[in-house]
Amino acid sequence: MEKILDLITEKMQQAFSDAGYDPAFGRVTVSNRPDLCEYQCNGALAAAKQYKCAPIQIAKAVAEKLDARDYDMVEAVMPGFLNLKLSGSFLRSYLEQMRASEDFGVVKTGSGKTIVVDYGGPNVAKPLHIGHLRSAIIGESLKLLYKFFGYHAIGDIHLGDWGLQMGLIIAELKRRQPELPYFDPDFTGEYPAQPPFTISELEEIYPAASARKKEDAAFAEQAHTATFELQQGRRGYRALWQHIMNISVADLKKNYDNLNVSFESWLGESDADPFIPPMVQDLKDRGLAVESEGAWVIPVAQESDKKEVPPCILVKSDGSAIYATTDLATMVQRMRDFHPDKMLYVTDKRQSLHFEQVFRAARKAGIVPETTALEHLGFGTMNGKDGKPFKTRDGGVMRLETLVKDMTDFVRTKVVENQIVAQDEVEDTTRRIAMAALKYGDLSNQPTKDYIFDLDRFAAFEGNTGPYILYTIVRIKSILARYGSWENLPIQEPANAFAKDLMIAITKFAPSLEGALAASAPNLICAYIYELAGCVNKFYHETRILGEEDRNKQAGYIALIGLAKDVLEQCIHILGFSAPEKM
RNA sequence: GCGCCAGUAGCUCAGCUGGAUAGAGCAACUGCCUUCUAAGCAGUAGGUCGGGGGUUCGAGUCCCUCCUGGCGUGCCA
Repeated sequence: MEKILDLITEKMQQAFSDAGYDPAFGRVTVSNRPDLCEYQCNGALAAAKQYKCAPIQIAKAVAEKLDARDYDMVEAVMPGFLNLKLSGSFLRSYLEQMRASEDFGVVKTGSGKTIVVDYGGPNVAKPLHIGHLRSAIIGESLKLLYKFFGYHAIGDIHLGDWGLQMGLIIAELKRRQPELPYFDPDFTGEYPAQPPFTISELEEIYPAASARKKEDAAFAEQAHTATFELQQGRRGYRALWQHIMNISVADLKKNYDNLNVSFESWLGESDADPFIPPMVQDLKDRGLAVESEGAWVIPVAQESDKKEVPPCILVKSDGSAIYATTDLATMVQRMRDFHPDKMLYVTDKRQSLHFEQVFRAARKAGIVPETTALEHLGFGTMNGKDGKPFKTRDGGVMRLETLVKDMTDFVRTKVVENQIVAQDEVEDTTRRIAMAALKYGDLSNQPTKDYIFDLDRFAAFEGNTGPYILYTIVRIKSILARYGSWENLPIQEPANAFAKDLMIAITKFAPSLEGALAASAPNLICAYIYELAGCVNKFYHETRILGEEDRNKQAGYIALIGLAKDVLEQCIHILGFSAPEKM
């Protein structure tokens, strides 16, 4: 359904036209002076220049052409603002329509379209750490947002499962347990079904190997060889690799589950590997890849570049592939399997030049047609209170599990203290609140900016936080539960100023989500629900609902807060968390 | 060197294509729980929007310049 701002703008444009002015000046915006009006149009100020007369004259002429039935107030004020207040009946019918529509009347602009969202990007055999948090949270939210607009959205985790890290683990394992059959080139039997390590051993092996590589040149050589042989398909190494994958992926799934993050596609760099040789050959044949300084590259510099854009390296001088190669090969695979209308990459913003190069190369090589959009959302760093990249107390990298546990423990204490939640509900409620605190804390910031992660602040639960949003929802739920059946009560005209503010806030649902989608900015959803929750709490505070004696009036209140609750829950679902019944 | 991003209240951040008195939250101070959950609501105080020019009837927002910080800048991802 049409957005309220568009509706009023159309009426305003008609009024400009009727008054003899260019309708283009009729754009209406949400008021920046809520004490004076709800909506405003500044077009008369701009029009004054063109028509060479006082803006107030234009504003007055236009005001007279507006249909008074739609507004409680139409005012032309100096120097030429047009101020509007909507009528209760207009609002009532708009909200009624919104409630009756599927998904509150949002236009499904993505229906029939496919998008691949590339986020997560964990390396196998390495625990998830804080650096993976933003990608997971922002990526998941954007994926859900696209889904809400009707897209077929495929979240792809894009595992790092094929590089030197795998060779390092194999080499280190060989050093420790050379007797394992995986290392015997003559072994032809069945390899053990059970892996020769656990996930925690694996997590210890990788950093140990990584450290050894730096001081032991011979070991580094072995790791490179192992990587090469693995990629060439050496039987024992492939078997070992499969063990690593099985264990690691199971662990990753568990960790992402804990974050309420899920992926439709668990492909990784290894899956792109088969696409590399034919792709590289094709690019060479067509003369798109050229030899430069011993490597094969695709030049991607453009005339209009302000900076020097280095070529996209396809094959390193030692003959091996590089991450740009993998990303391009992955695009080949995705175009073949999904025919997406868009690919969205959610990674650290430091990779923005890399994606600029890869996108240009993909266009130039015709791997991705112009009809498929490419977007890189580079998010900022999560810093500690000192403004530097977040570290644990002893200076190490904090594991994601630890962070989630810290937050959960803190929340649990609070939940238990409050004594509102039943014993057997404590864990579930705690989890939901912790998730809301963590995710809202992240998502309420602009994704592209660095932000300060402060557990004390996020867990404080006061003001603009996830728990505040949940608390608002829980308060409504509590009333609704006492009231009984409420789903089909009709929306009524606003009974007071608080009700009206709340109603107007609800109508901003569609434009807020559209804005968030267009800008890949979940923070706009957060800003919206913070405003909406504020309106709910003010209304709640000022209006006795269950104690209202006029049953009809009461039904109107209930219908209103019920709709507010549904909208809030829809929004937090897109942000990737959910509300408990009590807290 | 070049390029990108940021600089707004003590702290953390909003501010949509330039529009009326620059907004929240936290921290500080003050009220409101015998009444639907006080994780709430109301209020007070706190700002030369990094500096300086310019465009405009009007600039936190656009242009120029300088300062400060972060990041990137061909074979790591």
